[in-house]
Order: sequence, then structure tokens, then C-alpha cells
Amino acid sequence: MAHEKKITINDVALAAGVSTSTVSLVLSGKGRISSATGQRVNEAIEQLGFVRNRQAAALRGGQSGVIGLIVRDLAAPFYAELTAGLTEALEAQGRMVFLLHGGRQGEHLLHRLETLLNQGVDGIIIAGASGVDVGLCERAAQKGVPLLFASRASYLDEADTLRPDNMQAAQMLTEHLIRRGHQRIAWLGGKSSSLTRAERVGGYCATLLKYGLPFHSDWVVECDNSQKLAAEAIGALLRRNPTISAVICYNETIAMGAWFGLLRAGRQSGEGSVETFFEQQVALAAFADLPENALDDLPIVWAVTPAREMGYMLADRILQRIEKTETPLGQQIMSARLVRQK
Amino acid sequence: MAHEKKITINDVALAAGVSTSTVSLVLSGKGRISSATGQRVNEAIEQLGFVRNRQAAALRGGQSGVIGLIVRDLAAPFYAELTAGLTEALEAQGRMVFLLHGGRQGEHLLHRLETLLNQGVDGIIIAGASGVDVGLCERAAQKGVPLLFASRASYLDEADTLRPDNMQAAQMLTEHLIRRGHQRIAWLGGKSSSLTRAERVGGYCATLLKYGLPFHSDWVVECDNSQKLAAEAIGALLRRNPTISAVICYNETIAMGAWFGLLRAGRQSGEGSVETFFEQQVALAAFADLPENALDDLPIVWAVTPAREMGYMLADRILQRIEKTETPLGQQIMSARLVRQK
DNA sequence: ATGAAAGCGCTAACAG
DNA sequence: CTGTTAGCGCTTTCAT
Repeated sequence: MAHEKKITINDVALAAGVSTSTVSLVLSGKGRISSATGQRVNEAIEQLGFVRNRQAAALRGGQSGVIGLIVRDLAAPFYAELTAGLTEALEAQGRMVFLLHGGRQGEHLLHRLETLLNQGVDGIIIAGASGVDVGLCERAAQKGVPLLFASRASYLDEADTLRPDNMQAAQMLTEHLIRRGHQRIAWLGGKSSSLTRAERVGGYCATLLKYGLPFHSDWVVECDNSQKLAAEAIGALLRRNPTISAVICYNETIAMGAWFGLLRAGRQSGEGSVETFFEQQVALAAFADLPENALDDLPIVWAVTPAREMGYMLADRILQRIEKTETPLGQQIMSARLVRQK
Repeated sequence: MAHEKKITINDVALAAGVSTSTVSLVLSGKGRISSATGQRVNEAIEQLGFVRNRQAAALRGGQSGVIGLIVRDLAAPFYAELTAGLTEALEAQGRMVFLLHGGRQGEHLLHRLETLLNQGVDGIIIAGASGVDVGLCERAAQKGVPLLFASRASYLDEADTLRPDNMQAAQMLTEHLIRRGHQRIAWLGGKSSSLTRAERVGGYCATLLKYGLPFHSDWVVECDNSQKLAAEAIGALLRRNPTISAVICYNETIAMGAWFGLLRAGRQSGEGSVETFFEQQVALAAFADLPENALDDLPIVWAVTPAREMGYMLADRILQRIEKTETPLGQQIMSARLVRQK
């Protein structure tokens, strides 16, 4: 392999007949350089096809142009979208992303953070951490590196955080059903240990009460994340409480399962009237992470978390934190969007 | 912000009572270091919580420990899984991943490559590029940086490539149906311009012929990627050709749509017998990217592309190329797995 | 087996 | 406005 000779600012300086520091100044646009010199330097850069070596820059103390991203689970659509959005936005700003995957464990997290810190990243984003110890924030603060969290619920109170507005999403969904005339609205799916679910159920419950509608704790059904189980659960629920006219589902899987369950329940009865009842009378609403165009085929109302835009916002926010040294920390929330069948 | 002092190999050297070069040697395991010294150095490292600064190492000429990854579309499950697998495997080897997103355009690709090269990455993986010009490979070769492609079909003939075995997957699916007694097997979905589809249809067709079964070009139906359209298409197909007993679907969306279509077709007829016929007699098979556990609820046989394992393989392969300077280029294919309802 | 010294490419004082 | 200079943290000959 014929390793090509690298062109450095020295070569550029030589070609432009200036010193290296002048080139550096032009590159970073800092010093007050005469436009004539700037011109000449830029021409030389162009001609030689010079690209600044960020490693060296970072080593010396400048910015590396790199943001570290620790993602809990890339294979989950929510995080994939978020990562896509973040990467896109950051690249548009001429920056790059260091990707670390699987940020479950606290201990590992600290080590990962350390790794990123030592790579000289300009900022760090942790997506999907739950129960973060303050050590992380302190460590980053010590190093003077902005640290930002993105999560699905409000785990972190003292850190700079972006998260979806789960309550708002649930309120929106519930209110939509109520406006459509539903009064007896049940909840299906999620594990009660989930904080995200707690927030959503909270919004659902609050909205019911706000409209003076009944809230029955046995209309809130826990369910593992499986279509099959959801189908069974909704069948049982409706058999026990035939007056329920709408069900809010915790996510896409539950919603699909619920829909199958309605079909099946209608069919099992063997009676046309009941079949019609279930299919036409029970409305389905659900939360979703997927981009909207994937959802347009089922008669379900969705509250979609705009994961990609969360990525954009994260990019904005981290850049802000990097540029302006003293940006106040804070919680930022992202509203969901209502998506109905076309 | 109180920027903490960084611990460098100097600190380690001081603490261990050796010179910096000794520490460096221990770190890279190169020089012949006495086990006693090695011990002492490692203790010091441990105690001080030292983490080696890769940037400096890379700058000086060592390895950066970083692999560049350019992904076409992170939000697509296939690439998300692949990226997850790759990142996981690479991290396990103490390496990191530079993520660039959106590698559609050739021109941008070259620029992105240049960016990565200038970050001092040890290797580059491009996932999802189609129609790559040779310039990329040459450029990487000039710099002595291994370049690896991952794609969904065999676009690239001269490069080091990993891709799924689309023909094998289609053969497997078709053969499975034939073994189950199906003789009249149709194809639904995909656009005829897709190379992936071409390879799959090829496998399907070849297997039919191999078993002496009929291949009708009008049993191969193109279809946009929408559940609704797929449902309509399968209805029309079966109406035109009522003897078809199995349908192979191009992907998950098509398969779901086809399934709905079968349900609907059965229902529309209003006759129990026809309903039973469609539901019980028409077998559905399909290609899928999703991890297996998401697929267990529908009576569909899946050929799943093991995207995550492709990520692992990519990691292996790039590391191999990095370590052993002269690894022959080559095409590597990844077989699909058959997944049936439990 | 280990240490001394010379940079990698760049930036940031400080001079001029 | 621009040049000089001194490193950032690490690896790597070359001595010892």
C-alpha cells in the first residue's frame, strides 16, 4: 500500500507564504487576518486539498468536533430514530458522533463516560439511562464537558435532560377519545414498574377525572409486550366489562394485538351482531415510536413520539452548551403528535 | 468549571517509578517487559484510573482504536440491528465507532470517507452503499486504511463485502412451502428495480423449477411497501388465481398486509367455507429483518436475515484486516434463518 | 529490559 | 496583523 504523504498546515503555510499560526487562525476564523492573506491561505488549502487533522487540534486543546453518544438500545425504533436525527443534525454542523451502545449498567456507564472523556469529545449525550448517579455529571463537569441526557421518562432531576411529554401524550389521546363520545375508556399494556407507563397512565387518569368520567383501577390492565397476550387480555377485559367502548394501548405491539383480539373476539362469538359490536364500537388508541407513515393502515389513533426531532433538539442543545459555556441546566420536554388514519 | 488535571502516562510512570516509554510498552504489550515491572505499572494504572488517550496515540502513529461506520439509513431495522451488533462487538474489543449517517450519494460518500480518514480511523465500514465508485477503495488503499462494505445485495464486485444470501433465503422459504405440500406458490411485493428483490425472486424461481413446479410470471406481483396495497394485491391475485395455495411476501409490511387481505377476503365473501379456505389453505411466507421474537404471533413462516450477526462478522472482518495487513479481499455471504410460529 | 529524546499536526500565548 | 515558540499525550527508535 502506497501511503500517501499527508498535507499539513505546514505545507499550506509554505504554499501560501505565511506561517503555520496564520493558517491555523484562518482555519478557526479567530485572529483578525487580512482578507488578502485569508484569501491566499484558502486558495492554498483548496489547491492542496488540505483537511485539518482534528485529532491534533483536540490534543492541543482545541475542539475535537466530536460528540459522544451512549445509547441504551439501538435496535429499539425510538433510539434508532433519535440517533439518526442526532447524527444527521450534528453532521450538518460539521461534527461527528462517537457511538457507544448499551448503556444499561451504572458502573459501565461511568467507565464509558471516562472513555469518551479521554477521547477528547466536546460533549456527551446519554440516551436511555435510568437511575444515573450524580458521579457521571460531576465527572463531566470536572472535565468541563457538557453532559446531556435523553430518556423516555423523568428519571433525572438534576441533570440537563430531554424527554417526551408522556402525560401530555396520554392526555391528548384520552381527550381525543372523549371528544369522540367515549366515556368508558380502558387501558391495556405495560408493566406497572415502568416509569414511562406511570406517567402515561397518570395523564390518562387525570384526563378522565377532569371530564368527570369514571376511573376503574381494574380497567387498567398490565400486559407483557406480546401481541398474543394483548389479544387475550383485551378479550378478557371486554368480556368482564362489556360496556367499555375504547381502549388505550401502551405501544404498537399491544395495539396490534388488541386489534387482533377484537377481530377474534368478534369471530368467536359466531354472531354477526357481536362481531359488529366489537369491531365498530370499540375504539383503539395507542402510543407509538414509529415514524408516522408506517401506521396508516389500522383504524387506530396514535400518539407518536417524535424521536427524530428529539435527536435534532439534542444536537441543538449540546452545541449550545458547548459554545456558550454557561447555559443553565434544565429539563426539556417533547410533545407527542396525534396521528389518525387517513 | 474546575477542569481536573488529566492523568497521563507520565503520572503513571512517576507512580510506578519507571519511564514513560516503559508504560507505553506495557500498554501496547509490545516490548519485552519484565513481569515485575509490568505488574507495578498496571497497578499504578489501576490506582490512578488512567485511560490512554487514543488521540495522542493516533497522532504519533499508533492506532486510534476507532472504526468509522457510514450507514445508509439507521432508522431501518436492518441497519439498526447491524449497527448495534457491530458496535457491541467492537466495544468488546476495546474499540470505538465513529458513526456517520446517510450514505446515499456517491459524492458525499467520498467526502465522508475523507473526513473519517482524517480522523485517523483504523478502518472504515460502509453499510448500505449502492453503486460505489472505485475511487473510494483507492483512496482508502492509499491511506492504508481497510475499507469494508455491507449491503443487502451484491452491488460491489471488487470490494471486500458482506451481504445476506438472498437467493439462499428465497430457496429456503420456497423449499419449505414445497415440503409442506404447496405446489402453486405466488410472490408478492417489492419493486422490480430492486436488486435484493431480483435475487430473492431468482431463488424462488430456481427452486420452483428445480422441483418441476410451475412458474407463472403473473404470479409474481409487484407492490409498493404498504399494508393496504398488499392487502388489496393479494385479494386480487387470489381472485384471479384461486388455485394458489401459498404466497411469499417480500417483507414484514407486505406480509402483514397480505394477512389482513386474507382475513378480509374471507370475510367479504360472507360464506364460512370461503373464509376457512383462505385462512387455512393459503400459507404465507415472508422475508424479515426483525429479531425473531417480534414475529411469533402470526401464522407466517419467516426467513430472517441475521442483521446483528452481520454486525459481529463485520467487526471480526475489519479487525482482521487491520491486524493482518495482507488479508485477501472477498465477498462473504450471510445465510438467513427459517423461523416458524411456536 | 529500560530510559532519553524526538516528534506526530495543531493551537495559543506572546512577541514583533 | 502575523511570526515564533512551546507544548498537548503518546509512540518509537536508539542508546544504555
